Amino acid sequence: MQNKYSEQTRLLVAVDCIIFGFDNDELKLLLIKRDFEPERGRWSLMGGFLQNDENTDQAASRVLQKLTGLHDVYLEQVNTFSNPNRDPVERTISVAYYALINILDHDKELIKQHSAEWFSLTELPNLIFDHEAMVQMAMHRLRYKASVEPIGFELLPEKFTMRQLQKLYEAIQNQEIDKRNFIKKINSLNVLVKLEEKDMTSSKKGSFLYQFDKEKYDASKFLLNVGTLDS
Amino acid sequence: MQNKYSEQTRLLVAVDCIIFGFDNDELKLLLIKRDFEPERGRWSLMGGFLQNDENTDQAASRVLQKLTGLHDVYLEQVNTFSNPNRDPVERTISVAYYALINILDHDKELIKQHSAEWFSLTELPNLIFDHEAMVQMAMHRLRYKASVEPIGFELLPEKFTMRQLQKLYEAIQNQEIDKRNFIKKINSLNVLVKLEEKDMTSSKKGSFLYQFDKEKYDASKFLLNVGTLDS
DNA sequence: TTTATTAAGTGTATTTTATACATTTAAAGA
DNA sequence: TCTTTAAATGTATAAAATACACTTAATAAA
Repeated sequence: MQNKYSEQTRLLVAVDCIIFGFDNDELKLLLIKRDFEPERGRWSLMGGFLQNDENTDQAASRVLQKLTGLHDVYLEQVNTFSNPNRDPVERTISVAYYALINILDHDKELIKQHSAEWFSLTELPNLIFDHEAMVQMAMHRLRYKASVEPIGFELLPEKFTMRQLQKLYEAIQNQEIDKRNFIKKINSLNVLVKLEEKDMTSSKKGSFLYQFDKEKYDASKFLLNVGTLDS
Repeated sequence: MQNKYSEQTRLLVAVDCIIFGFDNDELKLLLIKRDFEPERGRWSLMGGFLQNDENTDQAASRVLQKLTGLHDVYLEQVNTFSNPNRDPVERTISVAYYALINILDHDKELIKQHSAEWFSLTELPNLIFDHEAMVQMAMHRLRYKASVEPIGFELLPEKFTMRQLQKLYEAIQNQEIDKRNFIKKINSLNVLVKLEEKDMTSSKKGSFLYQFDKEKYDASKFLLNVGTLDS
């Protein structure tokens, strides 16, 4: 930082949140319909300006809570976007974060207030500014992260079936996985506890529910390199 | 971004560069000794404020060129640091980038002007502000990147020996690699061209020099998962 | 000219991990 | 009791990672 502080331009700094949820075997994004200028009426990521007493992690957390009512959510910084004209009103740089939430947990009332909606990743509307680039990058980071840590569980309810977990990974990696190989791999990670309980909604036979073993889960660092193919 | 623009605080935005070089079988960082306030006389990353007509990628590139004289350098955004008190003079958020340069290429004169020096990663001095956290994060990213793309070549001279390449990877991963397995792996990637020429400085026998095949190199996406152990 | 020294160069066997693939089972509903 | 549906399960093959030690080329010293 070679130049004197006093001569420099000050800028607006914002955060934007790419909010991932998983529902109906699909990855989804929570988007808001802007009821304010600029770009009123168009779809965008939820965002907010950085405040004086917080860092961007905290800002992202606050913004997320404002929309979903949730705290202690998994959040990870993705990238900072800074093209001079990315915001037409005034130069604003934005730090993008992605969040993973259990789609059933959020506060429906708040969502309604913000005219927010869940969109399937495969059917996203056009987004304002550079928000589509943000989503792209978040998706890449999520893919990477899910291959290195058992991050995916953040997106599932507390109890879930093997098939749900598999579908989640399939959605994240955007490829089909053989179910026998998947189960083999997951079991070798030793982060799941099989419950007595069954989920009876998906089939007549019912399928066993699992929880993750919090301690092992937190400790684990793994490479989930689930291959191609088959059902 | 729900709040009106006009009510928001504007902030200083800077970039800081973690500049990696490779020399003498070691990874090194180029640091500057500050001859300006605050923290005059202490070691820090090279940085600079974001200007009106550039994005942070361009700012990092400019800052890097100012210190090294180099352009078209490999640069990658690492993370944005934003704690309210990270800069004691005035709130400044900083976007950290890491750069990979061939340590022989830089402009010695410019380095001298900035009182900059190369430090072995294992013997870094204390750094100002949150610069040590920046270095840590850059190191992690470099490790990851090097395992996924043949990024390491950016740090070597145009012609290099297998052993140099191996030492580079050992420095990045901070672990020893078996040389036979390493060569096997590298050859399977098919990004190198073996030259007739030998480097005679390292041994009596001399060792063959290699170049990378630019096209194959650019095209390749690989997982270099070089194991543990041995000489 | 012989011998010693030094790092370069090379190949194989073993283990681990990833992949491909099909049948049986449990429960409900007809 | 028969049909339907998704759940559950195991093995053989292929690919990748790992462990490991001797020979070679050149120079320098005796």
